[in-house]
Amino acid sequence: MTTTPTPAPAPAQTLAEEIAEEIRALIRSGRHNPGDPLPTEKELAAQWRVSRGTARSAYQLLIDEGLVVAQRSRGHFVRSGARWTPIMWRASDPENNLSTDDGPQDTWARCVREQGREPAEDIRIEIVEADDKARQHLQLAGPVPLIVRRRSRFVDGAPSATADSFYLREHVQGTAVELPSQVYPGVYAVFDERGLPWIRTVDEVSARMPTREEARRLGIVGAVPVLEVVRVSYTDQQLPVRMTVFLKPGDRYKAVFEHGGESPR
Amino acid sequence: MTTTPTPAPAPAQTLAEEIAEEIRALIRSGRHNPGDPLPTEKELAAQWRVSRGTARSAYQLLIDEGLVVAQRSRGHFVRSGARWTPIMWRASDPENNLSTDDGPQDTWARCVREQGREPAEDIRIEIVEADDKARQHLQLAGPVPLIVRRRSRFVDGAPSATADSFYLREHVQGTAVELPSQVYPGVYAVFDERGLPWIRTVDEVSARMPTREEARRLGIVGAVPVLEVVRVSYTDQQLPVRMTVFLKPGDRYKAVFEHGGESPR
DNA sequence: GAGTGGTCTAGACCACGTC
DNA sequence: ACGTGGTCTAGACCACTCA
Repeated sequence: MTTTPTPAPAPAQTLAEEIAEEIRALIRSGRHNPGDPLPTEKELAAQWRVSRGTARSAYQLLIDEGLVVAQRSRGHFVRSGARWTPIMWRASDPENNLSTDDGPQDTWARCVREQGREPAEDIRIEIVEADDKARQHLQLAGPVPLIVRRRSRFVDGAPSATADSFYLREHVQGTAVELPSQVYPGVYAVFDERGLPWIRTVDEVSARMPTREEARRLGIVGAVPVLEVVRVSYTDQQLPVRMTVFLKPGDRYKAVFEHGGESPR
Repeated sequence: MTTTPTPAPAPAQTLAEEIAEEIRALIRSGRHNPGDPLPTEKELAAQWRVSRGTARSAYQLLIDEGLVVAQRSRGHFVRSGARWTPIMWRASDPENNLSTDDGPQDTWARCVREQGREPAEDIRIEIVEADDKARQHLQLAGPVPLIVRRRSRFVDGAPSATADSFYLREHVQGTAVELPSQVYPGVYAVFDERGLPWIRTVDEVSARMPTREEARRLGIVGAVPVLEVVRVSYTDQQLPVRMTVFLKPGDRYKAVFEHGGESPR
């Protein structure tokens, strides 16, 4: 294969892009398999008679695409598991579990398990002042302390999603909701008992780039956006009693919403 | 309870991040206003006694965040219009308009107009072979020709979203659906007349980076992801009669899904 | 201790917009 | 003609991993 003698007529392709293109082809064709080590930056620079910075730029392009991962002091590797089937999260399934039959498994855990993978959860409880977002969605006037259940979720042992739920203290004080463990049979049962069952849910869905901290918590590498779902649950009095912020890496999740099914108005 | 293995020993902030942080603060505080020119790379490098590459890296961080835009040969500028209120798209509103009272306005146009902005639409009709995605969602066996209504949507004159609907030829042949103009009172009425009203909708929502072509069509600048909604409409016989792919820039839209409201099962 | 990626430096040339 | 950002070079030091 002859490389072009660089007449550089029209393509306007940079050197780094050209190098990235060749590595991309090697990966897609199967010459490099997931987990395989790739040439070091120095080797790549030598092969292409290019400076290390340019070789680095080429790798950065592939990292942003999610094809390659860099490991400090070890090298660059073809990313494994990059082409996993995304997890379908049936976001519109009702969250009003009352029976203890199927345990404290919420929709997320059920969806993960149904797809033959192993869900796990790490729960932390915090008390925070309501920020703007919480005040708006929970219709609070001033700075009110809220109970937060921060759940870091794992699939097959790897960080996979987060779900942070915000509650008014008066609604959950003295209940299992403010303990860092699973709630049996579910948080809905606690609210139902207190005469505050929610009957309506509004989800605001957006796509954005994660902050650095979020990327760390979600195990995101490369330029992968997150799907953010802000869910507010209302009682029949239109009282918002819970706000949950779900974060899912865009390359590993799809959210499924089903509607209609009832007769058209 | 296992605590995190990395308790964040030190911020380990790079020089470029430090510079970016200061510029970010200047923008947020209003010292730099949208459209304002920022220091040239050379100036920034001199101010911070840093190489031009490092100053460049700082700007690149802000560009990725969508706070700054670079214009070749001109300089860097505070991005304008970056802080527009996102358009709330009530994605779970029913699409079964039968009356001609409110015209051919679908949910998207209504949402845009309610928020005091001006929607417009550009419609192209194509006939394509069903690709994998279409075959899967429309439950097709082989390569079937499909009628596609490609709609490029504009808000206040600027490219803002796309919505491409795929139909079986046998369902829409000879109807207004295969003409590149608005359908009165709506596509639902056509299907209703033919005995194929849809009663159920399933949306698959994902977040991803746009392709180059999509970014162009949506007027996306910077590292902004898109919200993709693949909507399939089913008749009461569970027959999928339409697939629509919605693309919305993540920085300009939120999708709102409402569920529950009926009694819990 | 050798080698790696992460960061930074101080130069250079280019295409392009503005003056 | 000049200044800008976009790209590239050839070095350097560091923290870290691995043998």
